[in-house]
Amino acid sequence: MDTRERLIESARELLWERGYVGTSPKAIQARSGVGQGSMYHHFAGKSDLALAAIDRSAEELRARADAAFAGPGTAMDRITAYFRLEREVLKGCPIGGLTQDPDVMADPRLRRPVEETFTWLTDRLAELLAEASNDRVNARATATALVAVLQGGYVLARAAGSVDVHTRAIDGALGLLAGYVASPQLCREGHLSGIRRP
Amino acid sequence: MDTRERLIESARELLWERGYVGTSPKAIQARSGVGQGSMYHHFAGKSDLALAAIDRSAEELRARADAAFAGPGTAMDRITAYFRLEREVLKGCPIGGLTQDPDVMADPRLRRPVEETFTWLTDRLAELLAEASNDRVNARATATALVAVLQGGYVLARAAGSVDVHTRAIDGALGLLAGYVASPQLCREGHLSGIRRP
DNA sequence: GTCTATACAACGATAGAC
DNA sequence: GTCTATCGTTGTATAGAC
Repeated sequence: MDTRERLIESARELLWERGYVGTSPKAIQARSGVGQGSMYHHFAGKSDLALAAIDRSAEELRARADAAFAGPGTAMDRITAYFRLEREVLKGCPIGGLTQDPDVMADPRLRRPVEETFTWLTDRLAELLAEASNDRVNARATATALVAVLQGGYVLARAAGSVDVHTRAIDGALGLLAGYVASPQLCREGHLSGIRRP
Repeated sequence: MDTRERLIESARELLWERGYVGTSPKAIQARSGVGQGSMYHHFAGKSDLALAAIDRSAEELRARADAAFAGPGTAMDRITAYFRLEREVLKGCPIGGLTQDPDVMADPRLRRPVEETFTWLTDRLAELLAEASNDRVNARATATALVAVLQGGYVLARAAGSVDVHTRAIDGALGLLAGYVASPQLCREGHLSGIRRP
């Protein structure tokens, strides 16, 4: 692996483990075994290297999701397959975690891949949901809720220090989803009556 | 407001905005208008002050949730009321956001209030769900999924730079939930058949 | 209790030799 | 391309006077 590559991979690991604010150029150099001078030769600075790292992590996430979405079976099978993918739950989501980083959110270049990843993922899931439930109307909101369960699952699992919580969140979501797919109408009526109530 | 109080409140704001790693004692002093010496007189150091701040934020979150849970109407009404509470979505969850902070997760004293808050919230919600659906079996997983939607909603909203995404996630979740409450059996059967499939 | 002074490492980057 | 030296700033305190 060449120097540039090692820097990107080390930066990815550190961004995942400690976030952007918590990661220093020095730490990246130490982990990659690349010297100060080399790093600044290949990248203009911390944020430049971080961008390369974030871009790659985003690409990886998309590729994994795409593989699950393109798998065999019904739309619901493929949604389920995506949710059941193995994840390093206690490390958190390498992309979602960045939303908590003030310096990432403040820099449009760093934030963009994060934003695009979730837009893409939600849209893709909404298509599959529309197919699974024959209900175009609620697909977008339902897809958003599902992606949120995944992201929130990381938060709860890290808080609890236990992978199980993430699993449980997904189980709960898939349970709700099964009812929805069996009868989207029921959810819709129930929801509307709930909205009217207050 | 006395000195100690101002320090805690400033620390709370900064922890919320920039996280623990991103917040320096100096920044807390600047925001609170309290001098270096005073701060170290009232608190042993950064983590000690942060603990006081986190404890208070956790208590506040609980109090708000409790107020919604103790409101009028059916169990489902009270769950809905909790989900419809006003939130500073783009700032993220003052407690959930801390799970992304490596130095908070690494320190048991700082992590504890975060863990306890989510355990408490999930349990409370599970009780209400059991009441609303007459289904004790899935209440825990469903409650976990719901709390995850809330937390993940913050993540997605911050990524998108838009409050709407959080609202949409909640709408999606409440829609799914309405179907579940109307027919818990349907969700359960559907879910089990989904689990069997792969 | 609060202030100022001091300390010493780490941060993020630049300079210039090789 | 990589190395070492250097730089000015901030982080996280401690010391001691008032």
